[in-house]
Amino acid sequence: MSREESQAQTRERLIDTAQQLFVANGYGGASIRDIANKAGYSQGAFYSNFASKEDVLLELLRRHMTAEATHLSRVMSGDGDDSEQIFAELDAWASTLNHDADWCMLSIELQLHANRSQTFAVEYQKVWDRHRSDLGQVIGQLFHKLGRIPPAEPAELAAAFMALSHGLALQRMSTRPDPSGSLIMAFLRGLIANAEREKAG
Amino acid sequence: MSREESQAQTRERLIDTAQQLFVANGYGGASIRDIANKAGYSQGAFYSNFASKEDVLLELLRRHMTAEATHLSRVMSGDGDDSEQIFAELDAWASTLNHDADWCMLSIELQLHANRSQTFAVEYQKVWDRHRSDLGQVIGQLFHKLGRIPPAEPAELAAAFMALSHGLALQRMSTRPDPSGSLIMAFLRGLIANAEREKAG
Amino acid sequence: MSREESQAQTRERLIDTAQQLFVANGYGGASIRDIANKAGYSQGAFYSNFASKEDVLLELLRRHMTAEATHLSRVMSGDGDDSEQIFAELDAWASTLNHDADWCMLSIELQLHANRSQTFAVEYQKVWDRHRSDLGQVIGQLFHKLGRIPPAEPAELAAAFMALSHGLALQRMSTRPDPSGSLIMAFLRGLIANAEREKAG
Amino acid sequence: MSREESQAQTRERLIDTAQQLFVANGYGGASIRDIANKAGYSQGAFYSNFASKEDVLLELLRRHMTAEATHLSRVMSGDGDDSEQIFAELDAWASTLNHDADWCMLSIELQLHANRSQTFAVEYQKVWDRHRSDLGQVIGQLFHKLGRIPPAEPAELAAAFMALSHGLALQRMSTRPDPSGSLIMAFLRGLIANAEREKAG
DNA sequence: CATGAATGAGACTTCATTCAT
DNA sequence: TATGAATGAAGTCTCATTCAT
Repeated sequence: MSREESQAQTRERLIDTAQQLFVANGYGGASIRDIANKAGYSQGAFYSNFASKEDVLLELLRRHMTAEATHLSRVMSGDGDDSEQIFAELDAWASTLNHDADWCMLSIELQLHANRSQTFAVEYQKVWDRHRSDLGQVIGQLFHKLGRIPPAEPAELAAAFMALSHGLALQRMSTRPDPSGSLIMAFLRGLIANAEREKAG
Repeated sequence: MSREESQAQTRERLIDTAQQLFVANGYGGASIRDIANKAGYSQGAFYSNFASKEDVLLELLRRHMTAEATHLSRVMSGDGDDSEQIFAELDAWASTLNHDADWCMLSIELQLHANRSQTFAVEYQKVWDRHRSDLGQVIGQLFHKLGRIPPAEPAELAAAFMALSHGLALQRMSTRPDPSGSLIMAFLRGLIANAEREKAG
Repeated sequence: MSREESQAQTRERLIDTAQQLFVANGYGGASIRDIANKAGYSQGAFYSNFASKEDVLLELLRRHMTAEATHLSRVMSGDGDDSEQIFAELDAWASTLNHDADWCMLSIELQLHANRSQTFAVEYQKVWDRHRSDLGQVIGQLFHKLGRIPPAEPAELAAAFMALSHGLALQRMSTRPDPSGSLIMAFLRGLIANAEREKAG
Repeated sequence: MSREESQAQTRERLIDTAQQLFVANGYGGASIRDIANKAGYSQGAFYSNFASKEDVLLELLRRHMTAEATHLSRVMSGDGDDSEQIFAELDAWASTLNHDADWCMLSIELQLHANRSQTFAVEYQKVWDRHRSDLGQVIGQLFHKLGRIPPAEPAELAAAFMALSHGLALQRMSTRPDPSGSLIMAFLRGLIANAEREKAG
């Protein structure tokens, strides 16, 4: 294995392990010693790859961002105007949320840490605003395709859906898995059913 | 002040301060020294009143439970069958959620700690199940009064609303306050509007 | 032993040990782990008594100050005008310097740390200025009693004598002990012999 | 640039940077990473040029030695017997001391490290003894030219002047620059004025 | 009941040094 | 020669908890 590949592997393993432990024990509860050891390296190796503990969290934030952007662009790519087709796509999306409790827990850790670290908050806010407005656009399009007026700012609805998804992830850790995906869809369908119709123009 | 009153006061102040710091810094981020000092006592005083750090959290859990039960019983006490009156009561409830970000954050800390401590999880589960089923009952009643069939188990809907409320609280810490109460109501109204009607019996 | 005495003893032992290790290994080279262990306590005990590593150094600075003030007041108390008596007192003083290489090395560590820590420098400057002017006064009086005019500001001469004493201490650590006390007196006598006479008034 | 020149340049830059950082932060406070980075190289480059951290210090010691020898030989080269001419040369020498606080601080670091490292002490002792005796010779000659008997072993007087110069450098770091050169001369003049005359032979 | 000094474990981080490239 | 990732030891400091007073 070339040197660069080897380095990349080290970094990758540390990031993966960090994510696992942040999810399992929280940001504060995961120690660098544990991360490094579980990944099979020394603590020094960690600091060769990251400036600080917060720095890995930032890296995870970046990946989170990228992954969600990919997710969303896939959802937004559907061109059909048929309402059933749209709902089918959303169903697919919601059910992935269901399988991604880890991402959700990570999201919660990111949010909690942003509440406590000034330096981190700055980076976090960028990602958050971006994602909120992206998801808001999807929701806006959805309502429009179905000829309905959203009952609130699309971005706010987006935030609410993320909140719902995070809150459910929090519950899922401690209790039996529940059908968060289908719950989210139920909320969404209800929202739409209750929405005023656009004026035919 | 009698000796008993004095003791009770000590305990009370420690609990209050603990809550503040758990909310602000998280369970792991709040140290017993800080809690005791901020409350105006020594660390020893803390251990005269609580067996361990987790023990205060348990006390907070009990209060949380009591407070929410009170909350709910007030909501459930409305006897009117008029749908607008029911929604008015729910509105009142939802808007208190809005003003209670601290309770929500505490709830999140409780949930997080339950995910990590076996001993705590046991106690937590009791409270959680109780509250979930109570709130489920309210929701079930609500649908029934309005002649609708809930789109999922009432208890699951209850969990979803709590999830939503917690997720929104998490967001509220770091970003500008948003109208969580009204968002929750929008979801609820949508759910109802979309629900199948009960068969007239 | 009463509790207070016990605490005072702990503190005292930590301070003494810290001084020994600062002198032997330098401020940077003496670890808190070593200080605590050598004194027979845990690291935590150190932090129960001092806010930080720098804090012990400050305590040592305070003691240094007190010790030197005592020293000087003893030298200044001599009222005799007889030049031989005065020189005898100075001889006594200079020879104590000779036996106090530890204090001198500590003084050097204090000076070095003041060069590197902003917070420490502030405290150090106070002590330094005070001592410099006190010793300057002694030197001024000496010249006056002998009817001579000092060849430079007395405070500057004082600083020079301290510099000489510190520099000699630095040498003494690595090489065989040499008669610093007598050297200092040789310099002083020379300075006086070469000084212009005061105008007879 | 040829390869050899390039290597020499690397080495030179590392040595210069090491000196700067040793003076500024002390031997213990200067890290190899910082030295290498500030010089524009990697840590590996450092270890391609020096066997260890102590090794650079040894190299600095060698340069120190050479520089001081040059210095002294210049002072000793004056053949004049005229006392004013001799003092003029000494004045020139003393005033360079004044401008060379960096060399003095380095000298202090060398001395401190010699106190702590057995291996380094051996090398240091050689340099020190050599320099001490060289400067002693200058001082002996000076007294002789002026027809005076030194009040102590010339080598000891030499050590005392170095001590004075180092002690003053230590002070100069933290306080305002003071006229060390002129102070040193004042001491020297005093010493001479007070010295017994040689018997006319 | 309340105090707070002391403990022992463990947190994050830095460092001199090694070694495959 | 020069690189810099990786090591392992050691650094300062914090914490939940205990216990003599």
